[in-house]
Amino acid sequence: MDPCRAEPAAAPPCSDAGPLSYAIFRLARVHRMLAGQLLRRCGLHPGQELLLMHLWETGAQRQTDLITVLGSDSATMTRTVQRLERAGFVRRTRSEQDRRAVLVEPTAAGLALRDRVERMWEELERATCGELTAAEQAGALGVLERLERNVTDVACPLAAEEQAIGT
Amino acid sequence: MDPCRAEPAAAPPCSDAGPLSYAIFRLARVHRMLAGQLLRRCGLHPGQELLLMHLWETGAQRQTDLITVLGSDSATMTRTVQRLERAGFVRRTRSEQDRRAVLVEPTAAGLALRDRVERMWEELERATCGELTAAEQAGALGVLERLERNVTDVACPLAAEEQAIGT
DNA sequence: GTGATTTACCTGTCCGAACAGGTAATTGCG
DNA sequence: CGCAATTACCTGTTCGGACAGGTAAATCAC
Repeated sequence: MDPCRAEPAAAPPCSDAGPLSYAIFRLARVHRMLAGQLLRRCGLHPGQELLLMHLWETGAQRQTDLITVLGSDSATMTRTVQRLERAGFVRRTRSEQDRRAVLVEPTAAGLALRDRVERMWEELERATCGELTAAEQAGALGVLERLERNVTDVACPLAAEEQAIGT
Repeated sequence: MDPCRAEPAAAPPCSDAGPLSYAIFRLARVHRMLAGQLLRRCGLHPGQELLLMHLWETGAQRQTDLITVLGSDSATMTRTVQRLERAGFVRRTRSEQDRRAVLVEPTAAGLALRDRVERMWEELERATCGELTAAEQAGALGVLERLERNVTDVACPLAAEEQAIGT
């Protein structure tokens, strides 16, 4: 991948068919790539830092709660936590109250990452904002949230409908 | 995954550390999910439709050119094309001029998808725009492109620097 | 023309994301 | 109490995306 190259000479047809959709796709790709570059220096992969940031704030959490807060998938959560455990950043213990549940908790090594990750997250945000004024940043945030609401309003009834079929 | 649920009661810490970055992440996720739902009806996965749309416009292409236009990765392109070939939507032939190169070309089944995919892409764009006026859509597009430029301006020097180290 | 380099593609590996399906532990209803 | 349903988690598989490394073909330099 190399979005650093200038725009392709011939813009792909999707830029005509759905300019906003295509712009979202492009922005997300390059943003994720930058996040990945910055996170690599901490030995993390994109996504893992969100989990750790939440654990730093709240302490031990059940996987189910992590899934809810991070809007993740149960299978993804299982494996992400397993990898962070293997990397030594997280510890898992069986809950005593509910022996189905697993409590996830940062280790000393995980806590030690906090400063670096937070600085990195700030750097990512600084890059994203660029030269935007505070007012422009607020406006951009409003646009992103508006678009998210638009898409969500369509995606969720659609998802519910699909699930109803499977029932 | 279920971003259809209301916002988690406690917003994750990243929404404070980097509101724009977090908003981009969320928007991209739900947008990609909607695209995936719509594409499934065509028997495609997100990403494959971009490749097909380009082939419909231009006809046979070398993989290298597809990588450039779509901003993809050579390994990803190899496997995406292989899957589309296995699905019967694409045909691969060795170039005569340059026997290293592979020409990718839509089959009849691939061409037959065109209408459905284009309608679906329109639906995706309609959902994304929601009730936005034309002027608001143009404004949103400007914001997305501005953010992309901001991120790109930081990500690319950084990528170049990393590559220089490897040299 | 021969050898080094570049180009085009393939494979292996790892990661996040999503879906399907399975197993224990818990809960709730009769 | 006992059985069904739910919940919490795990595993398998497939996909896109990224990185490292490898092979064959073409190109360039001498």
